Amino acid sequence: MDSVLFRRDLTDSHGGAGMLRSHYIGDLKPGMSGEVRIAGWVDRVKDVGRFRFIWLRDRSGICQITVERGQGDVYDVASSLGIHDFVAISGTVLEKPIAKVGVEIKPTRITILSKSESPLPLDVSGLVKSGLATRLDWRPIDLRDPKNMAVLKIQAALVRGMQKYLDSSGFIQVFTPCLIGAGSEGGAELFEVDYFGRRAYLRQDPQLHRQLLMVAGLDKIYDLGPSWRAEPSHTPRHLCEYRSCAVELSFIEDERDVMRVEEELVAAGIREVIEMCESELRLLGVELEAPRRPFPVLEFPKVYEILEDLGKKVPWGEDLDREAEKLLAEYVKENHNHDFFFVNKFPYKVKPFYVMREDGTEWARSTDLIGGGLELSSGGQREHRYERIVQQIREKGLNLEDFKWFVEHFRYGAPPHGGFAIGIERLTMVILGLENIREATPFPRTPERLLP
RNA sequence: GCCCUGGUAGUAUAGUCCGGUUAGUAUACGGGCCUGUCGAGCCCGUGACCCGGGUUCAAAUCCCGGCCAGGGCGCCA
Repeated sequence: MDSVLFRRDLTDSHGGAGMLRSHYIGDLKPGMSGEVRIAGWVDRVKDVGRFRFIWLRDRSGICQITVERGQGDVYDVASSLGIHDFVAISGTVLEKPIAKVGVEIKPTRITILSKSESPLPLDVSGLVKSGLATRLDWRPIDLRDPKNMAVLKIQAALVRGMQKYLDSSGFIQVFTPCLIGAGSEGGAELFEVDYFGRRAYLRQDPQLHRQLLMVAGLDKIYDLGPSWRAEPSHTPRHLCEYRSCAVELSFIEDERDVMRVEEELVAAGIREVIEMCESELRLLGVELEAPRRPFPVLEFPKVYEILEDLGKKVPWGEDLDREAEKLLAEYVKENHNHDFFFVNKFPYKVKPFYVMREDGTEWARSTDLIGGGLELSSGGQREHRYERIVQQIREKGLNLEDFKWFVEHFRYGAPPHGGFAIGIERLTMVILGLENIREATPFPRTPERLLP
């Protein structure tokens, strides 16, 4: 199946009068009767002998327009076309197996609606790949490349699949605030905003507000939205602004209920991509498989032993570093043949105050999802008992006053609950094997880049 | 926040160590040839040393600062 949703949801069947086109280019089939009208960007022009070939592209595909010398005005207009001009064309669809692009159009009229200057400021031939910086400076043109656009189409399907799963499983979509009055953990890495003369911040995670909605009794929710990190990270896997699919659910037995939802969510997103984005995946040369469930789970303190066997010494009670993360991913791939896995029972001392501690131990019911060797989410069971939360805030050396707005609500009956937030761009990056997360978002925000 | 590497035509690069010819190549772009191109091919042409300061007879090249880019670590999604 081709990527129907990307076309038919907008097919111009609703009239046509006044619309520039009667068809998406990708929907053209040999043998279509009568005249079709298409519009798009000139992808390529080539003169050979008495022919002038023009490739026309819209988001659905590419077709070839062939004009012969002697076609009068049409040939003249065709001769003046340049790369990336935006044009509307009327013509008939011919069956020409000789045209590798697919179908061929014999035009009766060509109208130039917008000329493109040339040469373009980045490579569009595909022969001399422009650097990422140049591409991002000229992102709208960069995204005209079907491969680059495919990433965004796939991401849309991924999120849609996840939403379908959540909606059909009784999760309620909510929108929690992006502007907050205080961080979730003290917050050195928050962007500050002037809020009518008061200090406000862009959220780094919708975490605490989701928990308050559990206190409210919404029971199962998700929040799809942006988060910001003011960390000046220069890596291929960090953005200062990213989106997450943040899920929270109550009435759980323990953190394992959370992990079950999370792995189903990821699998559902990937299944949607496989089903709906066959041509986009082919374009990117990605062979995607729905991950087997359940995902493998590694638990602390066993993780230390595994790492030591792999020749990596992580001191007892310490967090995983980047190398450890990658080693564990290799270990899981080798022993479980899986690209995704959970790490559970992180040391309590390296996790924030709101996590639930496993009774009488130094471990927390705190889980990370790792995919493709990269941390995709953090989550687990949260502490829902008022006294414990207060105690843990003290243990972490935080100022209780700063968290009163959150904690006080737990004095009036809170259900056991847990959740997680999956980074959308990171998940996209991992399933497509992208080298840089900036390719997984149309207009990335990094420490130096704020435009376009 | 720390560390490493880089910035040369529209794009992507060679040249930089070891200062000194007309700054080379590919691609894009413009012109020409070619009776079906599809990374077509062939010929001709236009076009560049990030910014500021310093050293020197002389700087793309060496030194300092800035800005930007890519990456590693930290932190995280």
